[in-house]
Amino acid sequence: MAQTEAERSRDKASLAEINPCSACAVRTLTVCSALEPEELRRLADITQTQRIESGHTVFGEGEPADALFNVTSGTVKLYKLLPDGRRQITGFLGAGDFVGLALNETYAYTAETVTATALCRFPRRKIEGLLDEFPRMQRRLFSLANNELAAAQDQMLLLGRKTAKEKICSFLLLLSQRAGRRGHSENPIFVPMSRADIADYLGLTTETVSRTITQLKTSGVISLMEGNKVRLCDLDGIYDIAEGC
Amino acid sequence: MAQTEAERSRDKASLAEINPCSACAVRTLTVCSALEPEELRRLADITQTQRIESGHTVFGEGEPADALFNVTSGTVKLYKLLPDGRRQITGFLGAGDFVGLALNETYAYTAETVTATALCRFPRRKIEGLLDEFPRMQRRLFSLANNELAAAQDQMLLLGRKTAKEKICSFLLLLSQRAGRRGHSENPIFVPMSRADIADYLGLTTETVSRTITQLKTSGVISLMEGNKVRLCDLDGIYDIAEGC
DNA sequence: CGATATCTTGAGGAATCTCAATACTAGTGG
DNA sequence: CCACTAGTATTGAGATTCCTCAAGATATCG
Repeated sequence: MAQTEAERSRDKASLAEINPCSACAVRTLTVCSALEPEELRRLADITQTQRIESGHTVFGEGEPADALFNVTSGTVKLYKLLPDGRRQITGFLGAGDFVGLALNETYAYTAETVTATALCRFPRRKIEGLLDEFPRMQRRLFSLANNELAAAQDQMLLLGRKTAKEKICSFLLLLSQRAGRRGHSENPIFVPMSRADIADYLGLTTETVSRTITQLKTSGVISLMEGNKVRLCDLDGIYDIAEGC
Repeated sequence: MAQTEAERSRDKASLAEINPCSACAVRTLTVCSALEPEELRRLADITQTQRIESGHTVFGEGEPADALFNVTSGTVKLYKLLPDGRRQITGFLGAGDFVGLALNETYAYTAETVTATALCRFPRRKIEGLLDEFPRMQRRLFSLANNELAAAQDQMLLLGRKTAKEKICSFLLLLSQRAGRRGHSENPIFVPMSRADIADYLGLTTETVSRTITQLKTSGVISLMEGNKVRLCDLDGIYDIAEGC
């Protein structure tokens, strides 16, 4: 029995060694879903895995774009800076998300870890070769790019036209929906990012984020819990606020 | 002589009839560049051309996404609305631009003409078939989606972190660069959109757009000309303002 | 040339920002 | 285990940008 388990464990480990991608926990979420075993094997051949502590840079804006990444755990933020230091976070990425779309010669933004993060790293040249070889992969990546684009358009509406309260509620709903998609808790949601990060994502200041959260807390639609968790007490109310109803 | 010209004209017309795409003036700008004659012919087979007057809707947010479009002349705006009517324009498209990226079941935004516009219409099912058949086309479309994504990220930085003056200057530079790419005048630039459209693109009000333009005019960095043209008198100055220097 | 829409300008107000002080939290070392 | 520190979050007061409302000027179109 103990032996069986040890064997099973060894088999899994050796399988992972031969093809870590086939044992990947987030495969269904990402570009790697819908790949055939052969494609997956080829992808595994070019994949390097990487662990990064929180608060570290994965790559910087303007650096040569040598690689793409897939987040397998943790949270990463992407941001652009103005010369005087004003910052706009263009997205938070979690397990299954792809980093490096907008494949250009240089990275158009900085990627920095919000929590400890595990990544798969794909050298760019090699993955471009695979894309030519496997249209299915390209198709999948194109589809991801389209989703990103739709999300970016939603974010433009938020940044250009929503009030602080609407922005915060939209943000909480986004986190909730994404947690659901990953099989995590949708309702007490885990919010790993700082007020400053939230502010730079929503086009606000930390003070306004803090005040608005206090206001939502006071009016009873959310409550703050231990460990950076937020309970969405009145989901319908939050939804109405987010949409400006 | 007159005969020769008539002949030439007739030949061109008949060529266009056989394969309008190969005679297309904006082909080099768009997804249709880098296609082989065979691919171009197949694309032409599924293409319908369409002319729309200014101020008309090409498609509406939420409608089934039956087709993609390529703008061949004129300007189109894409926008999303909040329930109370607040509007965010997510992009202005011109000759060579592709409409309908973010290929989902329904359109995520409304597309409306700003000026009289000519479009190529590609039924969605048919173009999806072509994409499977011709990886080159898919590659090209993927690359366009990536450019859009990079532009969307720039726009998020603008909406979230730039002042009204910086927004207007960024917008003028964007128009200038795009005009240049299309072989139009980069310096007295043609600005076909209304103040309200500019406002909804930049996350401002018409009044603020108007005031800011007046201010730029008064300080001598731009001047307004006949026919909705704007001269960028101090290009370096405009660039510095746009980047917040 | 009149009607209508668009643009500009003004005055006052509101949302959000800035600056500043205080409270909280988590990690560190005694 | 507690005190200390550094970072982060909250709260307050005042300033500022931009918005709202309103009126007048200009442009557009039949």
